[in-house]
Amino acid sequence: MTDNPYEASPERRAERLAETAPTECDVRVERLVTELIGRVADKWTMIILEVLEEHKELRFTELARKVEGISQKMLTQTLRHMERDGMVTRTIHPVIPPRVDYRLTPLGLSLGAAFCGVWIWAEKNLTEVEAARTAFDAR
Amino acid sequence: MTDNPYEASPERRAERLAETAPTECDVRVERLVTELIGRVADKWTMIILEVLEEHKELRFTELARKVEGISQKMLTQTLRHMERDGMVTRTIHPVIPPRVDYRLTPLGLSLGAAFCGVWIWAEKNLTEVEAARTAFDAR
DNA sequence: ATTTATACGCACCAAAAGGAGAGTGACCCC
DNA sequence: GGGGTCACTCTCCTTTTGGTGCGTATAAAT
Repeated sequence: MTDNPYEASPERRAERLAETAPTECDVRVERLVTELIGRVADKWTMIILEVLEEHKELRFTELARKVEGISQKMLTQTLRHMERDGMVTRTIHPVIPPRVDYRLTPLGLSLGAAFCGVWIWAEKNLTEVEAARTAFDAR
Repeated sequence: MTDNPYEASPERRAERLAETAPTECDVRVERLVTELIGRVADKWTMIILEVLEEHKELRFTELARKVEGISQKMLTQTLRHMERDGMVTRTIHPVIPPRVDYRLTPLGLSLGAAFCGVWIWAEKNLTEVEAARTAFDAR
């Protein structure tokens, strides 16, 4: 149970690898991981990931419709970031009017899988969180 | 493989439950889940979760030191949100100078576990993401 | 008497995120 | 020749986020 990776913090995991106190290198890696998570774990990225998981390939306006609530600007921006990070491929068809298709890379798919735990958690614990909130607010 | 919950989107999961097209209720739940994730999946929450997983119980300044980079304001704010959502308990010892202990609830622990997949993903795919970035920037 | 320590709350300000809407280029349809 | 389509980009504006520093209560230590 102590060896279940799902119950270990990154420090713990790093320690198991190094079997020493955290070195300078560990700290650097951890900082990078934290930064990566900060970039990757935003609302729109998660939702776009989900939508693209469901429909293998979508063009810009299709995505805009499916994501619901996202502005054009945010959609473009998020897709660019995802492309830069290697999560999606962007294929431009040189036709008129323009046509651009987005689809997940294997890396993007794997991130979607990693986030799935969080979605499931949210679904499962939604009512508990709401109960905690009303209890908290009742004071 | 198709039945692996880690590879299904929330729509898919909802569909399996309902066996129909998404109803009004499904949409409402999904919206709530999305909102919950938006609140819960921010940088500081994730990091505080990790730190509190490692050290069972910490007081305010201990947390401030361990989290590194967080401002007092953000620490207070994030902890309050986490408390409201039922992730942490806040026990005030009426002594002087004041002493307040924070520890994770079972709910908080379970969220930590849910996020662990993302941490592991980030650790594992860090170099691939960096490679994708430099490749992208090289144009 | 002054300093120190703790866990904040509050007020002010700077920076960043994000929305709305207009513009663009190239072609097809009427 | 005017309008429509698509995938944007650009500009302006508002909202949100987050940092800094000050204030506070209280007792022990110096």
